[in-house]
Amino acid sequence: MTSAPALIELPAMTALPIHTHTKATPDYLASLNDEQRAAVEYDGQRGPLLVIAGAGSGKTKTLAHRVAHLAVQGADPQRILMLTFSRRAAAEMSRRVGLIINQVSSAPAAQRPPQFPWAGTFHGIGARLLRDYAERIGLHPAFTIHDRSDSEDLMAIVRHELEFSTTQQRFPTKSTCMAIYSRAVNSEQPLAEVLAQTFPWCAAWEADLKQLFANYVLAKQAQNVLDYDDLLLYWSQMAAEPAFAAELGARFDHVLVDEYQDTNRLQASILLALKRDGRGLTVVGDDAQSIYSFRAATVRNILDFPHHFSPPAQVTTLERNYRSTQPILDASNAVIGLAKERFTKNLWTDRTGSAKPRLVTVRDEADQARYVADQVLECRETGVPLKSQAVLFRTSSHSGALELELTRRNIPFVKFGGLKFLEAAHIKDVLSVLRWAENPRSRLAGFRVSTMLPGIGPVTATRLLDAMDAAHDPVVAMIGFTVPSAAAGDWATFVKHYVSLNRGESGWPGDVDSTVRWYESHLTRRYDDAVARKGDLVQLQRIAATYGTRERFLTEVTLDPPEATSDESGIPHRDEDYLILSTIHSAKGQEWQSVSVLNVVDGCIPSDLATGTCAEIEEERRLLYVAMTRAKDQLQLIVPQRFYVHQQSGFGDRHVYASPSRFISNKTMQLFESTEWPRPETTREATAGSRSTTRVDLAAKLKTMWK
DNA sequence: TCTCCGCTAATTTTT
DNA sequence: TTAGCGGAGA
Repeated sequence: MTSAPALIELPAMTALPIHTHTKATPDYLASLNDEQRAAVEYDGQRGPLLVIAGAGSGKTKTLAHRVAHLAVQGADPQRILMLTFSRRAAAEMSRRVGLIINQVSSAPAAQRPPQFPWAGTFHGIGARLLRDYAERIGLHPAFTIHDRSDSEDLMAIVRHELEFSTTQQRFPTKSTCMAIYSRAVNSEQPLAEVLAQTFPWCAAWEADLKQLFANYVLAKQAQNVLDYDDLLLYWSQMAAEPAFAAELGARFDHVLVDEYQDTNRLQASILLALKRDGRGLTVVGDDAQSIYSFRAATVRNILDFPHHFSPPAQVTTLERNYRSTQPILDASNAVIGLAKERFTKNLWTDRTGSAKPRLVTVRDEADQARYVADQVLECRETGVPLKSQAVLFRTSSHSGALELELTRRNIPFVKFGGLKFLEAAHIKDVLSVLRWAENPRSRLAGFRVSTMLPGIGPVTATRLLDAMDAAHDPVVAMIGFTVPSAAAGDWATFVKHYVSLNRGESGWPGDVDSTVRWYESHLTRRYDDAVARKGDLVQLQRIAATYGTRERFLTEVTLDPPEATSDESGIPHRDEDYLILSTIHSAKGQEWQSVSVLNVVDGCIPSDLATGTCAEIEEERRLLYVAMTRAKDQLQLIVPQRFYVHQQSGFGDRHVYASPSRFISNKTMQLFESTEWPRPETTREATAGSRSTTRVDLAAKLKTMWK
């Protein structure tokens, strides 16, 4: 047992009655251990259930079995709400539930398992419910959804209208304003508190920010758009209305939430409003894996959950790890064991394994890339496919050198996290056209699209949008609008295209194809690298074709953007083998046989940008813990000793020496096998013992020094 | 309307 | 260092 600091018992940790299986065990529950089984069979009518599930403890399996069990017992799949962290997690969950149910019913394969239509993210489900209730809550059902950068742009417009952009002292930037607004909404805190706690340097602007946010809300409503936060906010407000509370609550018999440690106050409010007495409510999470506080997620949600109800929620804990070998677990436990406070106990496993995780010191980032590429190939030689190997890093840009090296060696890879291809300007252009067609009141889309045409700038665009705003039918106003003669030709072509989109003449996905065709001339005019960008558009067309309607495509692509990017060969096909590169955040809930973590040095983990407060450092520690516990059989942390300083002029060769992450203490270090790469020549010579007869061509070596 | 210039502030993780 | 904004001038 490691000496755990401040190991705090969860309140009300009453043991669940473990069933003595007098009745014949249904086959499909036979693979569960006692705790899992208790969680699966817990009768939701008795009250809410909280499952604390450590990393690799079979959390998804337990949740999937619980859902399947409910369905087998006769629950209506249409009335089960499954809230997961990502759309991918939702799909995986549905798939597994389907498998279990099929196994139970041993039905002929022809009979498809029941579908679970209400599985998705909080935001995704929110969007669906709001469309459903739109008319009754004063929303236009054709509302469009702004992603983060759209929201920032709108915020910038409002900011400008209020003339905050020309104040003597610099007003917070659009992205800071948006971050403040978003945090206030998601944390359900008054603005003053948010400013004091998280944005103290903006505290002086409180009154102006209030006005800005008020106008921002008005602008969204006038344009018939919702931002990410609105999807939760409207949902929560709706559920709080007595007129809707009962109706919404009655709509779902069972509500199950995964990754509860990464939800925020607003999301907790929604749950409580849906299931006030907690009956039928199950939440699953692990406080040691809470890594989204920058999104206002609070670990208090999971810790306080039991006491929102009376009697308090049932709590059960899964501590047995089925994923990693004991040495990997020992090292991971040691890392999280140094946390200031934590609530779950150490994980244990009976997966023995002799190999300690490795702590590999390399000279610099270039060596790190070479080393990892070597290792990946070596590992594949031993029979581990590339897909079962992953390279994880704190920040998307940390993988740059490695991506180059992989491309050079023709090792295919797919990268998760980081910059989305939807953020590329040309993709946004095309999407804006579609969005404007879907919602002619969206000034943001309209502005982007119209100023794209040569000869139309902000002035003309504003005139156009004002005219459309004032008109009863904005499309009629557009057709009647006259533009400066320089723009006449392009304008006429565009209006024709727009009208056809608006009437839905080419259907879906024909709309995308025609839009891309229309856009092509602008693409070549605006960008030098039009050919590469064209490839992205082809990909966009492919993605679009997988959705049934324009509305669904626009909604889902905003809420669940295609998350992977890869080298220029595009995303490989499913059956091809490829290495996984991922930010640690995007690696959540996943596992691989072999995991390498890059840049385990101070400044990267913890990130320099997150060492302000104690809480931030603790979150970085959990981040490293999450990364380490993704590994099943092999784990290596890489420590480059030197970093080139990028922010220097010209041909400078300045670099800094990095020290290993502060999360690896001296004591923890002993749980690793420490190695260096490349092996220093001197060491090899020394260990060789007797005087070596090897000759070294020093002259050649000195020459290569300057290459 | 577009382009160029000068200034400043930020630099991560994601629905 | 650079991205990104705002303002001035062509």
